[in-house]
Amino acid sequence: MTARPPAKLKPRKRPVQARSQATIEAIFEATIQVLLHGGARALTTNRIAEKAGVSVGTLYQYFPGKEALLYALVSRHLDKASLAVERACEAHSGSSLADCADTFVDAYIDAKAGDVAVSRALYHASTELDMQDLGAAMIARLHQAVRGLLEHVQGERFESLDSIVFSWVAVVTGGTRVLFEEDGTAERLPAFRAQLKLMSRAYLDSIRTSKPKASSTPTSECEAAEACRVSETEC
Amino acid sequence: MTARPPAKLKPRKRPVQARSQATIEAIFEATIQVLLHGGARALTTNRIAEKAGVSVGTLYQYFPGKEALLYALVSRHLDKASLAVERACEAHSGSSLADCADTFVDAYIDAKAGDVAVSRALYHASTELDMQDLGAAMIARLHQAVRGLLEHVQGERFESLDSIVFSWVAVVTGGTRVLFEEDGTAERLPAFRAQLKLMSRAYLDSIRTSKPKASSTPTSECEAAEACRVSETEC
Amino acid sequence: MTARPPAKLKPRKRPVQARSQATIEAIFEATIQVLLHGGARALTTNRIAEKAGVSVGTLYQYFPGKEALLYALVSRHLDKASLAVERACEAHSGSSLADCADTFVDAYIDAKAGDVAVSRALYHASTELDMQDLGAAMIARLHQAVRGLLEHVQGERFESLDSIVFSWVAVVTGGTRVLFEEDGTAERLPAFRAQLKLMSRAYLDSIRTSKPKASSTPTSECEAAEACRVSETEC
Amino acid sequence: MTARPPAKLKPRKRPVQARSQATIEAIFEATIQVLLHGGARALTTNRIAEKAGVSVGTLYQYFPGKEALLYALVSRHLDKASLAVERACEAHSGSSLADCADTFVDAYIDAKAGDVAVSRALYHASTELDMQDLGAAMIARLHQAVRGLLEHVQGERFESLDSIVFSWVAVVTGGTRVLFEEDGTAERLPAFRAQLKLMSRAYLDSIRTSKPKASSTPTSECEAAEACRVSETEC
DNA sequence: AATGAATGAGTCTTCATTCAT
DNA sequence: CATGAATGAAGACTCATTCAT
Repeated sequence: MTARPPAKLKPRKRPVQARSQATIEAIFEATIQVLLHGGARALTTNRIAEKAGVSVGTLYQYFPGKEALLYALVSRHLDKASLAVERACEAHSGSSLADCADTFVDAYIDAKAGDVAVSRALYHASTELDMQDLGAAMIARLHQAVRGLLEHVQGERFESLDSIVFSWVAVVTGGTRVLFEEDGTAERLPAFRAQLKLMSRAYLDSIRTSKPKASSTPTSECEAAEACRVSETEC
Repeated sequence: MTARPPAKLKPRKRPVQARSQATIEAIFEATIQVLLHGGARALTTNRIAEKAGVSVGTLYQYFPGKEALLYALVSRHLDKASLAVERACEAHSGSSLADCADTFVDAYIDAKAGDVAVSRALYHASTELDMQDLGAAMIARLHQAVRGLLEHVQGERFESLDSIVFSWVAVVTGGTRVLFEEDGTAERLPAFRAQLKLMSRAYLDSIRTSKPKASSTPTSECEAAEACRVSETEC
Repeated sequence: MTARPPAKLKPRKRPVQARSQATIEAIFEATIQVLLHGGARALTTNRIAEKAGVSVGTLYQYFPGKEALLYALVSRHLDKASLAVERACEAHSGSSLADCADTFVDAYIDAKAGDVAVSRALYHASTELDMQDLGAAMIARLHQAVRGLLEHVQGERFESLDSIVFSWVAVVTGGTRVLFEEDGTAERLPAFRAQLKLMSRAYLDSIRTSKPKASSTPTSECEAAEACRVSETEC
Repeated sequence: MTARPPAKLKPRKRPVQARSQATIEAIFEATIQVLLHGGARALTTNRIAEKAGVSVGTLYQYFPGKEALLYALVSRHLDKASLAVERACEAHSGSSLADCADTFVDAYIDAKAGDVAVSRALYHASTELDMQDLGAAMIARLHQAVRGLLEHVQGERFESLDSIVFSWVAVVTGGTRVLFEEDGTAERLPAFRAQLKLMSRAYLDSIRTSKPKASSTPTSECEAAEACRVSETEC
């Protein structure tokens, strides 16, 4: 379920011909390059066209405006990432809880880690625009995928799945974003990934309704259980 | 440890007189209002001045430029939030693990929840600028505070505290940001807060080195333990 | 040897097409008109563009800024004048001393007299800017040309040619400038020209190392006397 | 005969009190300092006031505007220089032709050389303003003084004195200005001064109506030769 | 008299967008 | 279809000048 381009952001032409497709690709690539090199401030249509080796006029032949171009670009990126996560989630449907936790964490980080710089650049650029719907659409797809994942965890059930899904996705995506904005992203990435898995496992484990092994221990008055109550109260 | 304004972002005048102080406050307030109403695109110095009821010239008497104004504003906000978290962490030094987890989560969310709209607006506005040092400074303060908190958790010790602190802070701040960017922040906030606490407790509990009660159970080969090994391998 | 535009003063576009060339010419002409009409105070980019019949944007497409425009304009003018003087000096290489004196004086005054008003206007305008290198470059060219002239005066030699060249050039250019700044330039020009020739002849004659004829002829038919007649004729 | 301040350029207050006089002096000095330090671009009333240690308001208490301030300052400078030249010319009334030539050259250069930087700065600053009358007034005074000088040269008479005076003054003042605008003014000054004297002597000698000694003496100890020696000594 | 905060018209400059060629 | 010259509204910032305190 991809977001529908709101009115003025719809691309102008269908790239039927191969040449057109190549032009569009060049424009996309140029946009990223300019963004990477000079930041959002330097992102002008003229510069993009120049970098792409076409004239401004050509750019406007394919996109009704700068925003539409950015919209399409961001859309493509988010789409790719969303798809990757969806695939991974589907592939691991029915796995163990720990495996599911790892699956989402890995899939999301991998999807984003491919081009940290580009992600960050696009994020900054999109800030100026009105593309919250795009972000929302991606979040929605992630929710859907994660919900599917958790619904089929081997032998587990979760209550108030909505909150769980929302929070987990928020934490994974938000945490990753913080990591990517930080200096030294590359060095920190492995440790962060590991901790995020630990956290996800511990979290999901602590909130599962059925507790096969834990039930054998009388120490069920663990921190997690207490926390559960808190949660129920507050929700 | 606040970040030092880098050269061109230093305020111009010391507001010695009461009138000046009021003017500056009006400018700050107007900036927020404009940001809230029209977004980053509409944030022009002329509009700010008009909303503040002063002339542009006055604005430029106190700030060398638009960026400096935003810098000061963001700085103030982050400062306030950082301080709140620091205070809370110090106040709960020596508490139980669960209490510590809750402390940070509550402190951070409360610090931000006070003015969600403002936070979001400022965040978007600051994107255009070069204020990564400000964000970094705040992150550093949070790290410091959280590290202090975890070092004095009653009867617990953590290894590789660096990664833990970084990851936890990233997850809490990033997750909160995602929540605040979403539509329907208000409705989701209570559930998210609860889940975040659960997650934090479960996470910290699962990675603590000493496990007083858990040691009594032979079922210590829990998920968390396994996760620990994973963490050690991957780091 | 023209001065190289220092970084920010380099023109932006090469006027490849005829239309562009015409536009640039219009901008130059408009600049001069505005300068002539309103002085340096009235010289704003908007006014120039308006007078040129183009939009400001167009102006900025060819010049990176107001200073660059002025730089190019002044450069062009000085270039033309320098070239005229150089040509004249070369054409009279090997002439008599009196002829050489007249040559430089005439060449310089003629080069400047063509558009007194423009020269004055440009001079005033350039004052605000950092174009000392342009002036220096022209002076250097004049020095070179005059030195060549004096080195090949028929049957004469000069010592400490450096000081002589510098002083003579300074006096001719400076004196002419004073004349052009004065009210009633036109009426005064012929007399000034004659006196400047007299002065130059007398000066060069008095400092030549070899004095072939002066010693042999007791008659007063010296250069000065001849020059006097010239002066009387021209006045 | 000093130029009368045209309307809006008249100083506002009579500096009757000593304190006022000191304030004005401070403002003048500050103006020069700012001009020297930052050029005409940096010359703002606020900066002047700050440098002078007074408030802008005070500045406007003594001068009706920025132009008036500059006008007064330039006026003072030109006045001083004019006076110096007038005194020197009067003192040498009745001297020999060579002495008269030297007198004016030395007097003018000395008057300007005292503060080359200030002269240059003031000249640049005055360009923006409408102070041609000031310059004209000074020129007029110089003309008057030089005319008096030449009218009483021992045993000489000049015809068409107007043109002679105008040209000689133009050449001396203009040449000196060129020298002062050049880099390396200081090093070039002595040689230039000597050459300017040589030129002036040769010029005046060549145009004198009566030539008493030149015909009677076959020796080459003409004025020019003497001047040559001077030049060699001074260089 | 002195102060200095406030003013606001006026500058330079940018950049998304159009359209004649 | 492509081009790129032209557009002009809009924004950041300056600075001479005023006036309430």
